[in-house]
This record gives sequence, structure tokens and C-alpha cells, in this order.
Amino acid sequence: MHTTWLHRMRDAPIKRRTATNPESSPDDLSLSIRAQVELQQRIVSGRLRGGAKLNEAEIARSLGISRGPVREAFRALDQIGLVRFEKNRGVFVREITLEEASDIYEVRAALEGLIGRLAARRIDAEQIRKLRDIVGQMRELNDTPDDAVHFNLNIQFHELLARMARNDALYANYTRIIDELGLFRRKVLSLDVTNIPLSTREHSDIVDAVAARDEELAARLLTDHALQSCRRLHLALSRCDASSGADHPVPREAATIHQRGLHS
Amino acid sequence: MHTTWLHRMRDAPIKRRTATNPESSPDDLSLSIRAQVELQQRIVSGRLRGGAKLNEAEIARSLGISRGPVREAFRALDQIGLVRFEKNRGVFVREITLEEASDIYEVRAALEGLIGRLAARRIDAEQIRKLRDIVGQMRELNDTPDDAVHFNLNIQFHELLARMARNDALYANYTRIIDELGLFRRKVLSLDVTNIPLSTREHSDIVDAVAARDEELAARLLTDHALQSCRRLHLALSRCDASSGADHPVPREAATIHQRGLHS
DNA sequence: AAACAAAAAATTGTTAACAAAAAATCCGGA
DNA sequence: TCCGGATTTTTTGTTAACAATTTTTTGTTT
Repeated sequence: MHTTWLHRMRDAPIKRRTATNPESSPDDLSLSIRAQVELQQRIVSGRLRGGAKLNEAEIARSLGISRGPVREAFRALDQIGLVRFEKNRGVFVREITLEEASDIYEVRAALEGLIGRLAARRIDAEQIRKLRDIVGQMRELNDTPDDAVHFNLNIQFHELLARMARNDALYANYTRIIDELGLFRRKVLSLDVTNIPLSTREHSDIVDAVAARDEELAARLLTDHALQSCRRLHLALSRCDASSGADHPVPREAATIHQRGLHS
Repeated sequence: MHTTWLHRMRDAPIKRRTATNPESSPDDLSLSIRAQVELQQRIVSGRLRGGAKLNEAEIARSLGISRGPVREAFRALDQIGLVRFEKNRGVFVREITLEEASDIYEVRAALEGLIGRLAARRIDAEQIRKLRDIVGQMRELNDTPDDAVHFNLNIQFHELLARMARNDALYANYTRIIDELGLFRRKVLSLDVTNIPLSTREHSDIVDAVAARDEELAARLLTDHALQSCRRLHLALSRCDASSGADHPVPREAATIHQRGLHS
């Protein structure tokens, strides 16, 4: 339930304050949450690129709020892994190395496996129809390839499947990882790393496995699919190696908690 | 590297500001981070129990700081899933239902599988010795059972193994999930849900598999081990069902982002 | 010009005050 | 005694001011 309100917000963004629906006004969201949503969108969509410095006062001004809520949003984004604190120096959009991306892809592959298993167990006919619809849209791109469109369909497909697994913790962890990989979006989109017909075929096979309720096969296909994506990325990146050398403010040391635990 | 500084802090807490080591002073940590560490420990250790309300002013006073950094710490803890915001009502230590715990255990099982696979691939002799040492300590408890001690050894074992997988993203996600399950600590410890000899045997088998570099076996054993834990918890909880009815401030609705993504 | 030091400006970390909402208290009436 | 409503108190959400650190600029020297 509460795991999906933000996505619902995207699916049905027209909800405004009305007499019949007085509680969905943006006033229900604290300023720090609104700031977090805004910044998260800017980062994941690639409008704010990796390494960029986020100026508290400037952002606060641009959002029409004060610095307090902005700082709170920063702390949340830091935990998500989209942003990085450096004490007395500021916060920066996280930059991801190829090694880190590979690590994340490995985790994603593990989660995809579980998603496949659970989705195969719990999916219903209507949901299968939705998946096949997306695959159909992918097929149409075989004639007129458009990497950006395929990219979005791909994300849609996997996000939908993740929801169908009906495991809130899994979904939350999955979407967080996808957002983290979104830091790579610009690089991935610039290199046209995807073979659209091949990718479409893989998605089609996945739907078939899930529809057949073959948990093992669905798990294996989805795991391999994620690992393949990682591998393709590697190959493409190693091809054009010494390409872009961007100059960002050089960090010195990270002083944050990020996402690790205690176990006292 | 930066994924482990907090744990290193626990391993060697004596480091103070010295001429030779001037940078490890607590002054390097912002107040919000110190607040987060403190609160996280209190929650994960069970000193702050689920549903408890966290009063900003009171906590700020007890830590000798102002409310600003405390609020920032709250936002971070909210993202981790240890705390829950309710607008204009306050923050509460998150309560976890059995269903949620099961979901989290499923995710944990998937991650444990990957941990087993990678650890089997990358572990070295010294690390194997460390694992066997922990298993040895577990065996000593067969004579004088102590659930709390076994609990800690168990966590130590898995935390160590997670580190040996040498995948920062995996480790970060794993420890976060363990902390989340720590919200269950009180319940788990109250019921003596673990069969110590059996558990010890399972850990011994896991070390053997990893030491033999059998990735498949290690992955399977660790996955099953996690699922078994979940199952045992289920059984124990269904046994003593209508036990404790605590009365906490009743929440109304969650208004937070928690850990989900956007994908604009 | 280049390099260094000092001063000035900008930015972050922290605190304190203010505004608004919720919770607790008080009080009158059935 | 118990219930409902108004008032007071407490607590949260937000902003603004202050302190401390870093960055930039300026000025001087070689």
C-alpha cells in the first residue's frame, strides 16, 4: 500500500485538491519530501549529472523554501545512494564507477531472480496481458528503432514485474537499485548498448516462463537477463575507453553513513 | 572501503585525536551523523522498541544538540526503514508485521545466495580460519546454551561472510536488511526459536561449501538457511499467538518516501 | 607572469525563534 | 459520573540568524 503511492502519483498525476478528494493535496507532503521528490527526479532522469555539486541555498531558492528541508532531503538522498556528503564542502550527485555498477548489477540479478520466482507464482491473467502488451510495443520498435523509447519500455516492463512479485520489501529494494543504476542513465543511453530485437526476444521469453508458472525458468531467465545487460555495458564501455574526461570538484573523503548497519 | 568505516569504528573504538592520527576525531562527524549512529544503535539493539515515539526535543536534549541535526537523522533512518514519519505527529520506531518480516527474509535469502556464490569464489585461507573459529565458538555453546550469545555469533558469522563476498553494493544492501530485521530482535530473542546444535551444523556445512569453492552448494545452503530461519520464526510465533498486546500511539497514515524509486 | 600570503566572500553546520498543527487539560452540562 | 467542546500546552514544520570552514579574490613579492 504505502510502497506504491509515489508511483501511483506518476500514474495518475491529475489528482488535485477537490471537495471529494481533499487529502491528496501537496500540502500533505512536508517540504523536505517535496524537495526529495524533485531532486530525486532530477538525478534519476539525468538532468543533474554525476559529480554535480548541489548548492543548498540555490536549491532552496529555486524551490521557494528554506535550507532546512533541503538538508533533510539531502540526508534521505544520501541514504538512497544518489548523493554524497562531504563535510563542510557540500553534497554531490553520486558518481558510479564501472566496478560499482557491476556490483550493483550483480545484486540486481539476484533480486530479479526472486522477482521471477514470485511473479511466476502469483501473476494473474490480466497482468500477463499487460506484460505482453509491453513486449508488443517493443516489437514495433524493430522496424523503427528508438533507444530512448526502448529504454523506457524496458524499465516499465521490469518495474511492473517487480510489483507483480507482491513482496513490498523486494519491490522497495529493487526500485532503489534501479534508481541507483539510473545514475548511469546518461552513459547507457549515449552508447547504444542494447540490441533491440535480441532484448525484445528475451523479454518475450520471460513472459512465457512466468505465464507458464515455471518458477525456475523465470528466475533463471531474469537473472541471466540482468547479467547480460551488465556484460553488454562492459563491452560497450571497454570499446570506447578514453572518451570523456569531465572535470568536477575533486572530493576528498566521504563522511556519511550511507547504507550500512551496526549489529551492536 | 567507505562501506566499512562504521564497522571498523566498532572494531577499534579507542581511536582518538592524536598527533599520529588526527583525522579520526569525532569532530569529523557532523552532529546529524552522530545522532543517526546513536539512534540506529538504540533501535537495532532493541533498546528503543517498535512503535515507540521519538520526541525531537527530548532526543536533542539528551544528545546535547539542537533539533535540526536530529531531524536530519530522522530522515536518514526513515529511508533505512527503521523509523516512520507521520506528518505533524512525529516519528515512530517502525513496527514490523510477521508478513513484512517474511517478505524481508525472502529478500535476505536471495542476497545470502549471492553472498555464498561470491564468497566461495573469493574467500582466502585466513578468512576461512576466521569462519571456522566462529563455528567453534558456536559448538562450545552446545554444552552451555545461551541464546543471546548464539544470536550474536550468528550475526557475526553472516556479517563476515557478507564482507568476504567483496561486493560493496551487496554488503550495503545486506546490512540494511539485517538492521531492518533487527526490529524483530526482541521478539526473536524472547522466543528461543533457534535450535543451537542444528544451527551450528548448518553454519559448519556452509563453511565447508565455501572452503571447497562450491559456489552452487554455498549459494543453496545459505539461501535455505535464511528461509529456514524464517520458517522457524513462523512456527514459534504461531505457537504463542495471542501473547502481548502493547499499546502504542496509534498511527494514521504514513507520509514518507521511504525507499522507492521514480523512473520518470 | 607565477607563486605565495592575507583578506574577503561564499557556503556549510548549527542553533534559536516563529508558525501551525496536534494532544492534553479544563470545564460546564446532562 | 460521563460526555462534548473550548482553551491551554506541547510538539512538529519551517524559517531566519549565527558560527565556522572552505573557496575565491586580492595584493605583494620574486
